[in-house]
Amino acid sequence: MDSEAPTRRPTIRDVARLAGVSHQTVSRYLRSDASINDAMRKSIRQAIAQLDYRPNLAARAMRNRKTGRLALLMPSGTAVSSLEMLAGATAAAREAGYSVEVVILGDPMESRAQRVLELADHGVFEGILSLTPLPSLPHRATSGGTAIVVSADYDDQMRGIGELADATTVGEIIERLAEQGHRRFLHLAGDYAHTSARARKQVYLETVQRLGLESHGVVDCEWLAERARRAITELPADSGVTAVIAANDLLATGALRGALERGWQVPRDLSVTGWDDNPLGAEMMPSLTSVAVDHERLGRRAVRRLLAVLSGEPEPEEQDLLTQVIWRESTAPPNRPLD
Amino acid sequence: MDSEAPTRRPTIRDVARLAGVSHQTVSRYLRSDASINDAMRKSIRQAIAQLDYRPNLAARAMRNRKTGRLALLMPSGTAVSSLEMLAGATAAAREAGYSVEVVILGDPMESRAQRVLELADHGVFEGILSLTPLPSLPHRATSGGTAIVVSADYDDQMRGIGELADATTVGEIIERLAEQGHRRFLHLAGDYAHTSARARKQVYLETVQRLGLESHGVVDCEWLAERARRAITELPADSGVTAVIAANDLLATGALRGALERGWQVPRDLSVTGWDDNPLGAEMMPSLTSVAVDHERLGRRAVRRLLAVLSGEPEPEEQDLLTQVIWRESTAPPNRPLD
DNA sequence: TACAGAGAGGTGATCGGTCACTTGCCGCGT
DNA sequence: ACGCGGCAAGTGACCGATCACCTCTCTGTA
Repeated sequence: MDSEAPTRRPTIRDVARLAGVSHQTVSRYLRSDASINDAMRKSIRQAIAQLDYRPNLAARAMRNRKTGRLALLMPSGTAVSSLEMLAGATAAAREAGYSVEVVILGDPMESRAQRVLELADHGVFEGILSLTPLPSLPHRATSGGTAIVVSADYDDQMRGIGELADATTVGEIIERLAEQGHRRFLHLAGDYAHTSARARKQVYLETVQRLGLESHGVVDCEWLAERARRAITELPADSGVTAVIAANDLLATGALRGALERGWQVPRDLSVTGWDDNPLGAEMMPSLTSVAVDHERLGRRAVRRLLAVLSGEPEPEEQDLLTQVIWRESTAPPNRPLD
Repeated sequence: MDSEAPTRRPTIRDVARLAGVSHQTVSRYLRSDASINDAMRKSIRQAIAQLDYRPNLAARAMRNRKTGRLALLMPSGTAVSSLEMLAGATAAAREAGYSVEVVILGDPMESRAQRVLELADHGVFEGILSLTPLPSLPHRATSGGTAIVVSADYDDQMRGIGELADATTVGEIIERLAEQGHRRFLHLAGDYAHTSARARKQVYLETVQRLGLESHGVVDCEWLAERARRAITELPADSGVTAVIAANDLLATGALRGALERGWQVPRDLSVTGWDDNPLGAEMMPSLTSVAVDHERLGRRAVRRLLAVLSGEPEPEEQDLLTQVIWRESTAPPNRPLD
């Protein structure tokens, strides 16, 4: 034989010998093939326990041409909620018997699609789930036998937009504020390269129109707090705006700062809403009304979509809302006379 | 090129046949064995390109008994900086030819070690890197041939403490504030279950003593902003505290709120510092002095340690500081008379 | 001329499972 | 008695790489 140092793990044949059966029978046992005698089943089980046998997944993968591995592509920037999505995704994959490998994609957009096709051709992964947009790649594709699902529901900041579904929450916010008496709004938009920014802007405009309200306008802030601050400080004194819908908490915070600089009190003189439910927002003065997103379930959902594609089933249509408005101090009925 | 359905991928032997050599020569070529004639090398290269051949990693893994896979264990909670660490870790692993699989560990501490040993016995992973503490598991271990490195430098909130090294930044903060004239401090501590909370408290106490300053005390806030707020509102009027060192940005925000409720202005009446450099902190009013940690490099470093263990080398001793204080509006020389 | 030694390349075994096919046994209908 | 079908279990090939070992050729030296 060979040197004893690395104690070779027992194989299916070792188990078979000990149990007094053929290796094939052990294989059948492992794959829980029904046609095995109970007595045999028992002795195999004992042999396995005695040898502390564990199947060699590499060998199995080779023969089966199945790796049980999924690749999960994530954007490189800091996205607060990514870990939650990751947790949801790995949990869902795990439950389905897959393991998840994380690949962080760098910034140059062009090289991304390239890298993805490499990964696909690589052949190691049965499926690839991208949580970040991939230009020039369809929503759902297959390359060299590997399924690729681009979950365009999420952009680089991990803000979900599920077919615009969750951006509808913007509508919910505006409706509530309108009920409280707000009539004239301002939207601080994010970077339009992000689907979520576009979606929120769109729903903002639609809702204002649908409810017969007024919009002072939309300011392109590109996720920059400074822009949001200036948008407020440069607001004409007679603009009549009483509520600001910011595309995320950072812009909302900038807006708060702008208001304070003008001597306005929030929410008395201006209501402000954010998005993301940043933990700090809950403690700020005033605390920030925001939108909490259930990223864990978004992650699960994305994996389920990929698994559906893998098994050839139609993609599940789950559209329950995973967002929730958290009302806090930064919003209230308008007190400033509408003059 | 290929069009029919399951087009079996070309193997090393297909390449060999096309190039007119033996399969072994191709294998040598793939492993860049030196002893190959240039002419052959060229025809093999051509054959590979023509067939679009790609080595089957499962087969290679089986023969080599090497999987090239590492497991990365992460805590389940939301940790803002985790994705950066993950990015650093995957990048470092990738550069060394490994792929990284993410495993999210649930909360029950007891079951964690259990799960880890399962993963190790599983045999799929060559190494396991835990970014979360594992009770009853040594800092560095080996089980069934798989190396396990517990990077206890990071706790469940992903706050680095590298042998307390980065907590020394607390000392840096206090020194600077002392230079500005602060004499009496207060520390708002996090949950002591977290190494980082303990480390920051310890360095706080040491530094105050070392510099001959005064501490009004340490308040156990357990990462709860409400506790931090109350710590400030309940501060005796004559406490003489002019600077608050909070263990993270959330506690710092709570402290700010407490100060405002008392009618104190920050930083005129009280200086406050945080930790984590939450993006919102930079935009708050006042903006928050905080500590930025280079999580990306922390991730790389952790993987390097694991790889060192795998290859039997001594662990590298890298101790350059990966933290940096970001001074903002919430800190300034004390203006309140010390009376 | 003979022979050793190095370098290039080939042959077959092997890793640890699963698949395809075969064998042995039993029961049942004719 | 015979044949057939169904079920449990065994035999050997196979997945696609790499390793160990062998062969052949060329060169240099005694």
